Amino acid sequence: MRQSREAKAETHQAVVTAASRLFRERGIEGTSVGDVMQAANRTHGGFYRHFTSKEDLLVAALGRAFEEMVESLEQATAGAPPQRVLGGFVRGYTSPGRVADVAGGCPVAALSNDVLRSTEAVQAEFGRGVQSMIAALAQRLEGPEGEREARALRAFAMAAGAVMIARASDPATAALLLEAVREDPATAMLATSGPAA
Amino acid sequence: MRQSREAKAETHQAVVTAASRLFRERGIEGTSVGDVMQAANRTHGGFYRHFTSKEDLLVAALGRAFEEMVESLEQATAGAPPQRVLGGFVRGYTSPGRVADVAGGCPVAALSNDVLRSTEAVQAEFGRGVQSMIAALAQRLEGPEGEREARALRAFAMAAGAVMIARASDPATAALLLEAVREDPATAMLATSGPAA
DNA sequence: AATTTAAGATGATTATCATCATCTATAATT
DNA sequence: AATTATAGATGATGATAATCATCTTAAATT
Repeated sequence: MRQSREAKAETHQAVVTAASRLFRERGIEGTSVGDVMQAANRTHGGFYRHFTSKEDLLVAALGRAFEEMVESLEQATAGAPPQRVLGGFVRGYTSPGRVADVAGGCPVAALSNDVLRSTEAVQAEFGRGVQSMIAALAQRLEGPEGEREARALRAFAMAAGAVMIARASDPATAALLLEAVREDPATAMLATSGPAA
Repeated sequence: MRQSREAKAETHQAVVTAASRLFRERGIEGTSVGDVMQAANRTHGGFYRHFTSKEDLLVAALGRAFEEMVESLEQATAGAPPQRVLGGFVRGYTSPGRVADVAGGCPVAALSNDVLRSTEAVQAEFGRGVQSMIAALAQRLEGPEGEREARALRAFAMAAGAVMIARASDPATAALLLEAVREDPATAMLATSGPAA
């Protein structure tokens, strides 16, 4: 039964939303087109009216997830003083709730290894998403352009790395890792470009 | 045709070696038992004389990969002065050659997301491996016990995170990320516990 | 030397999956 | 109102995979 334009658009959104969460939760290979359509309350056959392939869906799902991340990043850092932006970001990113929420969390922490084994189109979308997150952070910092970006990249690499490793490890190792990254010295050293001692 | 004890042991090693590389290169789901046995020049049926399941093989393959990493880590940091250990580690870990060599590289950078979706037994082995790498690094540092460990964990999270994200991104984004992490300010701030500014 | 055991090969078995052809009923268009 | 295009459902299709039963043959054991 043919659906109206609006109904189709609604289905499209529902499929992207479901895919975005399922890919993060179960990985790319662990998520079947059928799973996604079922989560979106549709049958699997209609899928190809919306996407040319699973890869096509993945690109859309990644785009959606990154958009959400950038939005929440901008809200979270809105009022913060520049010296506190990266520390605050790291602590938020590595908080217990965020670490536990794989399906609703950062696509970088959930899918980096999967994307490494995916196509160039997917990697391009992923790179775009990473850059948009970095830009959202760097824009809140002080200092010369390139240096702000570099500091944001370092903080992001550390936070995402810690979450990925923690999620893959036993609870004791995970706790050790997350605590180390959330400590004052760790976040304080992100406040300025430099080291010093 | 039955093989001798030595021949069996040889086969076992060959299978673990092949699995260790294939899992890192193609991921857990992307690697079939048949692929592994073929890479080890055996037929797939003999597999279950050596391992009770694919998961069992994965644990063995992870153990092997971590052993190799710790070994090369110990060699690389052998003569270095304590203040240079973490900076040297980060630069080695993020070097172009290492980043390109997924199959022979760090299992953390290659498999964290896959292990997150695996069993507790696999995660326990993974956590053990992470701790052994951290111990190898921390042992070369100066300062109080817990602080040395925390600094090693931060450096490791940043380096592994950078490599994972770089591998998943387009070349331009990857270059940006790796450069930021390899810069002097980044590695200098790992030299001591603290920040300062 | 005879007997037993087991390593590895062959070939099911059962399951899952991406994609597509076809059908049907309704929205869009005329 | 009649016609056409199409969203979504149903049910192939062809491929791949984990695991296991069985067979062969040579190693271990006696």
